[in-house]
Amino acid sequence: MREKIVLIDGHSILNRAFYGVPDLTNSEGLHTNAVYGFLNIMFKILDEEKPEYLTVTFDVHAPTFRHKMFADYKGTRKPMAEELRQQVPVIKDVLKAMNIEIIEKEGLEADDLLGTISCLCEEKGMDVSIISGDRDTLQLATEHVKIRIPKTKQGKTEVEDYNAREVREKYGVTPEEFIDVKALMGDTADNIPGVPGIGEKTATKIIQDYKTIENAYEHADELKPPRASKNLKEYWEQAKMSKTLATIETHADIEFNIEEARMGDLYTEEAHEMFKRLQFKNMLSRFDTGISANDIEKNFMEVTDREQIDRIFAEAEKAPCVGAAVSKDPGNVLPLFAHPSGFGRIAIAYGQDKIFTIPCDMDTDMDYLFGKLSVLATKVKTFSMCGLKEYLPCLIKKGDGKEEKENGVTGAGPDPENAFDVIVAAYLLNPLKSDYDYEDVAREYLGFLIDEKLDESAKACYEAYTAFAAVPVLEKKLEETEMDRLFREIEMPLVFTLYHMEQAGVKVEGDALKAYGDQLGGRIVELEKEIYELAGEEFNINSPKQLGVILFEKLQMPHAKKTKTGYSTAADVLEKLAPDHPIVAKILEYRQLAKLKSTYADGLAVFIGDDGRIHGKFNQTITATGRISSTEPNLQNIPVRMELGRLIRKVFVPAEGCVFVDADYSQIELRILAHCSGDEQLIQAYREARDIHRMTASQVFHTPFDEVTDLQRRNAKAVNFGIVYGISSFGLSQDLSITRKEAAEYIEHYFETYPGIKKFLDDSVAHAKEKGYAVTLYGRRRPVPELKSGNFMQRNFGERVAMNAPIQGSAADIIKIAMIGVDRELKKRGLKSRLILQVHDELLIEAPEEEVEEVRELLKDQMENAAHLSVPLIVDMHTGKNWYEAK
DNA sequence: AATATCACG
DNA sequence: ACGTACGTGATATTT
Repeated sequence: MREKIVLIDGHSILNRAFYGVPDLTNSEGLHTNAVYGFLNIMFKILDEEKPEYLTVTFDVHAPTFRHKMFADYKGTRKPMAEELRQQVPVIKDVLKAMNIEIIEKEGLEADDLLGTISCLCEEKGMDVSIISGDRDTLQLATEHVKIRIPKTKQGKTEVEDYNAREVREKYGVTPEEFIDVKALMGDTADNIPGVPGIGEKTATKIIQDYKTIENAYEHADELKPPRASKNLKEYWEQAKMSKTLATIETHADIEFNIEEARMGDLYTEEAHEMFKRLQFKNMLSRFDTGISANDIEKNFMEVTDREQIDRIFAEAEKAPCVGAAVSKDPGNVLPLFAHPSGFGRIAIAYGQDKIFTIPCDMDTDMDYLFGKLSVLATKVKTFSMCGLKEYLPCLIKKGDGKEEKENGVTGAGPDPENAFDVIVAAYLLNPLKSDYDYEDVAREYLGFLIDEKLDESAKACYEAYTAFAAVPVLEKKLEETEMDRLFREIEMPLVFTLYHMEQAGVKVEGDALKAYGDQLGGRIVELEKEIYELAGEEFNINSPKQLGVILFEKLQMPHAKKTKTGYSTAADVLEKLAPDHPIVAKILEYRQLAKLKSTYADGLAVFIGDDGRIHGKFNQTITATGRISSTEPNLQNIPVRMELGRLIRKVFVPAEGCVFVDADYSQIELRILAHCSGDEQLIQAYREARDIHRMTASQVFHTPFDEVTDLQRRNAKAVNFGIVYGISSFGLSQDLSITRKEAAEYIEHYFETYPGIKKFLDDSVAHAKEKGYAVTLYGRRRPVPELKSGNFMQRNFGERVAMNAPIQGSAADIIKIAMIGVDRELKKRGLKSRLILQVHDELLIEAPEEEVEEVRELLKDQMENAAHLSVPLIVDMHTGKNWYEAK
């Protein structure tokens, strides 16, 4: 039995696939149609031929591609479509992941590689199959070399096969003669001129009669038609050249080791990952993962019978791990009887073939189902959901059965000990994604794709199954990445703390807020009038475009900066222009007031609930660094720096009989920097409770400590901030309005003063470069792919990120620990005080007056002892009857 | 949906 | 020579 090798003409097949397969894109926006089509063709061939060897060849020329099959009539090379170009490295990566040999050699066409390898293999006594979309390769056909040209017909790929015999049958010439035919007829796509006046028919006839162009030339006078005879003589040199061009090299100087091409296991773990990422759903079944979508789906079961439901829950209670899902599906009840939460269906999964969904019904309503679920959640070792916090209101018993309104839930519900949120876990493993859903978790960690068009019943089952099945996978990944403790001890408990905070909300005086807004509105109208007056016309001040025209064209003011779309009218630009024209100051004031009114006065008002409180959301899976984010509304950017804006904090008030206790960390990021860098001077300074900015100024500007001016201190403070952000001379110069040179000098002096800091920042970048991620004190990772970028700017950004992420991220870790501690301690001591806001380095508690002293102590203790660094953590604390006073 | 601006740490 | 500070979210305008 002869051994067999399959040779694939990489670019040719990729090109054919690109035009033959409709545009496909994966969820990352990557075009995948050519890669998909290529692999389809490849798998089809491999399944058919089952070869011992496989090799794919590529041309090296990157920016252009010869459209032989889709020739444009100029015979020139046109640039490869961008969507196709993107996919070239992707297919190469996929092939590499499948351990398939790729051959490319500078200066050699893929045809020549194919010809040479084909020739070598045939000499070794092997059968060769060349897969190409290009008919030029037909000249390589022999008894043992088969040319296979895939055709896409109505979505199906069919392959035309040519051994030497088929070439003769179809073209009437032997494969070798095919070269001579081409030399005469030419090929515009390939820049082969041929002989004018000789087309396919004539060329074939001539070569059939005379076998070679040389022989035909010797008998040129006999040729018919006369045009051919004349032109062959006249263009003989061109014909000879065409033959050279048309001849595929079969003895090129390349290294080819047949063993490298031997087929191994194509379906590697690495390839599996890539196929999942590319979302080639039907190809995933080629990988032996033990599960496929169909296997799972056939186990889905919708249950409505109450006794059966009870039996399922009884069985689930004994399972070590339960995945659950809750869906907005209205279930089987009339909207009138819908549950207040809007949920209408649950699903649970506790085994490969234990996947159930239950729609709510008259008999088994949501109260009943949530009751069962909350009891179940208290009993199992692991209770897993996708986005647990959202469902806790329906799973945790609310109130203590006395004064507060109940939510009908009977069980205690999940707790930080047994709860598992696969979304939070997925976030830790890759915090860079913009959103996380269970479909992504299923695809990335379980290896199956979920059809978007499924009904609610199946979707709920999938979500519950994903919550169930992803637990061991994610646990293993968290251990491998040393984030298992971060997950169990910080992030999961935090889910509950954030839930408590959202439930608590913050009281906002609606009337006072309205009054504040009206006051702003009055002044805004005044300013509008004055601005129109000064501008000499009315325009939309909120439109940077219109404003730019007024300022920089009509009023001829110098435009300092530009944005992508026009002039910049940002505040820092306008501030520099303020002395030039009275309109500028008015515009700045207008902007400030308009912002306050729209975003804060009017914006916050719509979030005040029936209970007079705003229940904003605290998001745990948004930021790249580990911080929490706040939305609907954002309560982490309430004005404080300017007095007028700060006044808005007066409408944030504690409940009747309560006061606010507010605590914020003093310079937590710089303290973390001192700790992480081990810089002796900085550590010493913090231990002695020195004024850090003043000390920095004294040392950087070589001024005695007591003689440091306010300006020097301000500048030093900016330098300290810059260090935390991953300093650059440009950024610092912008911030301080100084030259880059001066900024560079500040930085240089700073690093001379604190060599430990310099070393730490350098080490942080080096670590991130080597490992691909930055890491915090508690093991949180932030990937920094930008460091690998070929783009200078991107890489620069990556370096700043690598310096900033460990610091900002560690600060986030520490305050999270403090929050959990505060929440736990308040509950443990049975206090009524509640943690209600977090603003990155600040916590706000609403405390009954009689608890204030205890709460102050508790809060300070939990925050200052959240971490034990080589420098003390200090908090500043205030109390007051509103947020303005308490800050 | 993208851009510009500005509020916070 | 490049063109920037790190991390967010909401609003209004424009495409």
